[in-house]
Amino acid sequence: MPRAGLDQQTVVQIAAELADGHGLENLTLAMLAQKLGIRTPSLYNHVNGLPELRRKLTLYGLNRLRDALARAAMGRSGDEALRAMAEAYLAFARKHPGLYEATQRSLDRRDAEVEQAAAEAIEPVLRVLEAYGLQGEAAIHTVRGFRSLLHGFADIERQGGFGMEVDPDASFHLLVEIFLAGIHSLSAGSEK
Amino acid sequence: MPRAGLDQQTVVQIAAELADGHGLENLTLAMLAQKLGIRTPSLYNHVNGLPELRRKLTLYGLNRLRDALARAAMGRSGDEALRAMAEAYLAFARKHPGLYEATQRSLDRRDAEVEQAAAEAIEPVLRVLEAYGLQGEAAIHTVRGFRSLLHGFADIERQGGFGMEVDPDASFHLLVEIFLAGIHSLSAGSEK
DNA sequence: TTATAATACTAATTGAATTAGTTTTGTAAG
DNA sequence: CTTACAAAACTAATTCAATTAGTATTATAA
Repeated sequence: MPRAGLDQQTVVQIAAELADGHGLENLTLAMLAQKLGIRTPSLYNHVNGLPELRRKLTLYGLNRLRDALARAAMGRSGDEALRAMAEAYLAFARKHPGLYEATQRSLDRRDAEVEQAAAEAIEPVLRVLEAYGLQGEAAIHTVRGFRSLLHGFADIERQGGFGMEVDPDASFHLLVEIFLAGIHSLSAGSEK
Repeated sequence: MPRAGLDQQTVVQIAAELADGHGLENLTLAMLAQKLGIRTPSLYNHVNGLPELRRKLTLYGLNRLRDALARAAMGRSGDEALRAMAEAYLAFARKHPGLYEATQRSLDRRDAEVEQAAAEAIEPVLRVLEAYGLQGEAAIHTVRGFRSLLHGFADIERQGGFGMEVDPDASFHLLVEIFLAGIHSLSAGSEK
C-alpha cells in the first residue's frame, strides 16, 4: 500500500517504453502494472482500461511526432525542410516503434482530441508546402502523398518487410528525392 | 457430430471474410468457429491455433495480391503497367482490408514459405521495372519506394487517417504521377 | 463388415481484462 | 496535533478467449 508516486505522465511514458520494446499489440495491463510495481487492478486508478491507455499513447505519440517534425523544419524551407522532416519522421518511427504504431492505430474520427492531435502533427509539413507555393487541395494531395510514402516506408521496415540486405537508408533517400523531383516536374509542367 | 464438410480452403476463406469485416486483430477463433457452425476446440482439427491461422491468412493474402498485380500488369509495360498495378494494389487493399492487413502483419523473415510468398507478390513489379531499364540495386530501391507509397496510402486510408473530405482517389493518382515523374526526372539526370 | 483416421465434442486450465468492494495513506482543515 | 477525506493500493471474483486433454463418432477403405 505504499504510494508509488505515479502520475499520468509516468504511466503513459512507461507504457510507451514497453510498447517500443514488445510491440503495441503485446503491451498488456498486467505487464505495465508489473513494471510499475503495482497490481493490475490498481492501474484503473490512473487509466480507464486498455483502450484508453492506447488512446493516450496515440495522443502522446502524435504530440512527440509533431515536435520532432516541427524541430526538423525549424530554420529551413522548401526541399531542405521536407528532407529534414522526412529524416526526422523515419528516425522517430525507428526509435519509437511502439509509439509510432500508436500514432497510426485506427484513429477514431469521432474523437475530437485525437483528430486535432493528428492534424497538428501534420501541420509542420502543410506549413512548409504552403510557404513553398502549394495551397488548397493541391497542398492536401501533396501532404497525403508525402505522409503515404513516409508511413509506408517506416511501417514496412518496422515489420521487417524489406527482405534483402540492400541499404534501407539509400532506398529511403532515393524515395524522398524521387518525390521531390516528381513534385517539381509536375508543377513545372502545369505552369505552362 | 455430423460432418461439417470443412477443408483448409474454406476455413481460411471464411476467416478472411471475418477479418475483412471486423478487422484482423478482432478475428477470434470463437468467432470463426461460430461462423463455421462448430465449437471452438474443433477448429484445432483444421488449424493449429490463432497464430497459425494468421500465418495462413498472410500466405493466402500474399497469393491473392500477387495474382491481382500480375493480372494488372498483363499486356502492359512501363508507366502503364505501374499505373495499373497501383490501381490494383489499392483496390485490393480496399476490398479486402483484413486480408490486406495480414499481408503486412509482421512477416517472419525466418519463415521461408512466407518469405517466398512475399517475394512473389512483389515480383510482378520488379519484372516491370526491369523491362523498364532498372536493374540491380536501383531496381530494388525503386520497388521499395513504390511499395512504400502504395502501402502507406492504403494503410493510412484503411485506418481512416485521411481526415478531410478531399477526394482520396485524386490524391492517389497524383501521388502515382509524382512518383513516375520523379523516376523519369532522376534517371534522366543521372544519364548525363 | 469392421478398423482406423479424421473430425467433432465436452471438460478443464490458463491468462488477461475488468468490476466490486475494502484498506491504507497523505494531506490539509480544524 | 488530530481527524476526515480523497487518492491510490489491494484482494477477490467474473468473463472471455485460447488452448489442451481426453472421448465419441463417422466416413471410408481394406
